[in-house]
Amino acid sequence: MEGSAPRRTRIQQEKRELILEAALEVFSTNGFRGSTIDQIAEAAGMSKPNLLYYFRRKEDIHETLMQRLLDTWLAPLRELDDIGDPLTELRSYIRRKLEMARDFPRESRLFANEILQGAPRIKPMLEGELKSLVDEKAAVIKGWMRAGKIARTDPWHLIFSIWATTQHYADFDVQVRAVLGEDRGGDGRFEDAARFLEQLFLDGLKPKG
Amino acid sequence: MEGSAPRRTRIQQEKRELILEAALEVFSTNGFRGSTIDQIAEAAGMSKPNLLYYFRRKEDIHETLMQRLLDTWLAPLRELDDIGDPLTELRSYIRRKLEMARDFPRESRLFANEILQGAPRIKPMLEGELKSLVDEKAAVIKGWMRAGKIARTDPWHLIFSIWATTQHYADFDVQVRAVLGEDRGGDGRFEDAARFLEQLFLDGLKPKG
DNA sequence: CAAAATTTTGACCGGTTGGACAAACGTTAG
DNA sequence: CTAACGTTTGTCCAACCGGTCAAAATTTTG
Repeated sequence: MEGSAPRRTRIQQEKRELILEAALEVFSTNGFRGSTIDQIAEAAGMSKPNLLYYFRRKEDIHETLMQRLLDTWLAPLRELDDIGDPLTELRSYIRRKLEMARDFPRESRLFANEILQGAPRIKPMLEGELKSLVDEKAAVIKGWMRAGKIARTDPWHLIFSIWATTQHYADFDVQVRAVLGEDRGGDGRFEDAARFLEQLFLDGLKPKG
Repeated sequence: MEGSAPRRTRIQQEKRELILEAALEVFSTNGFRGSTIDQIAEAAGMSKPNLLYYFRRKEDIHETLMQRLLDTWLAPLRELDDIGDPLTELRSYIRRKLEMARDFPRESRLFANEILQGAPRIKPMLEGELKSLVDEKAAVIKGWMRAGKIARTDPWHLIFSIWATTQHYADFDVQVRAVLGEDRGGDGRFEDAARFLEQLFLDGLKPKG
């Protein structure tokens, strides 16, 4: 026996992965209700009944996807640690989050879609697991403030602002590219963003001197 | 003659307003494809065929809503002006944007939904009107930097970061409230956010001295 | 009031969607 | 070979959805 997970053959493992990959693509661009099983099946290269053999219901796919997502999505925050220089620690958190926006934009959009629509499927997780994690890290940050290592401010809103600014480059990618135009909207935009965010979070906008 | 707008009776004016208000509610929480005409009709207190008498197609409602939205949505940025102190000017831009997130969260979410899904209906506007406006304001900001009034950084990404941090409180409201909990997630959260953002954008996180 | 114009409704339609199901197909072990 | 098991597919269905239409109800106008 290996826990309560249903026993699965090799083919089931592979096909389920295939479906989840396809579903991530479809759900993240069309939202849950905006996506059809047919779309996902086609993207996964199989027929609809075949897909339904691996996931009985559309919701099951979404739920599985969401559960996996949350682990990787919160990993950077989990890594935020009390060892090392606070400013460096925060800087690398911001960098990691920005890299995730660059490398996993579909995951970011899937998450954004869910939250935008009121988080009907993950609200308990937000109020439980997520809140605990953030509270814990907020305490760490507060310690840094008390020690005079970083400026005193609201740790929760600080975390929000890091989430907002970094995920913006995944969720609002179309707008970012449109506004930057062809010349500046290329691959370099993430490096520009990284430079800007580093400066913003460290020094703000007041002129030096 | 009053332009090319179709002539409308008093009832048409009122009912169209009613429908748009209902549609804003429905579209902003379910997205375009996730919303049905029946839902909007019910929210507006009328039958589906009756609604379709005022707007021939579902898309027409969304289009009308989007056109109105964009004007008010970009108003704060349009007001960003070269007169007055740059830091004050930016501070009040941030404040205005945050107030909009507080007072018009549905509009923010409607917009976010559209962008998230690739902005299929407003991409031309983003590449045209929006880009022009942002470029124009970026030039203003660049002037401030050259004059030594604010720190040198990337004006475009600065604008993005203001959008991201303020709209976050509308688009991710469920998450913000869940993480802050019952005690801190009340009405005061916008004032906390305003204080935090002011400090972030002006001074960053480096400790004083 | 009565005619004309506008508004509202019930019934209906074709297409789509999530999902069920049994039959067919393939694979593997004895 | 063949029985057992896992996989795939074609067909079908009921619910839903966007939209039409003609007729009824209401309001406006002369």
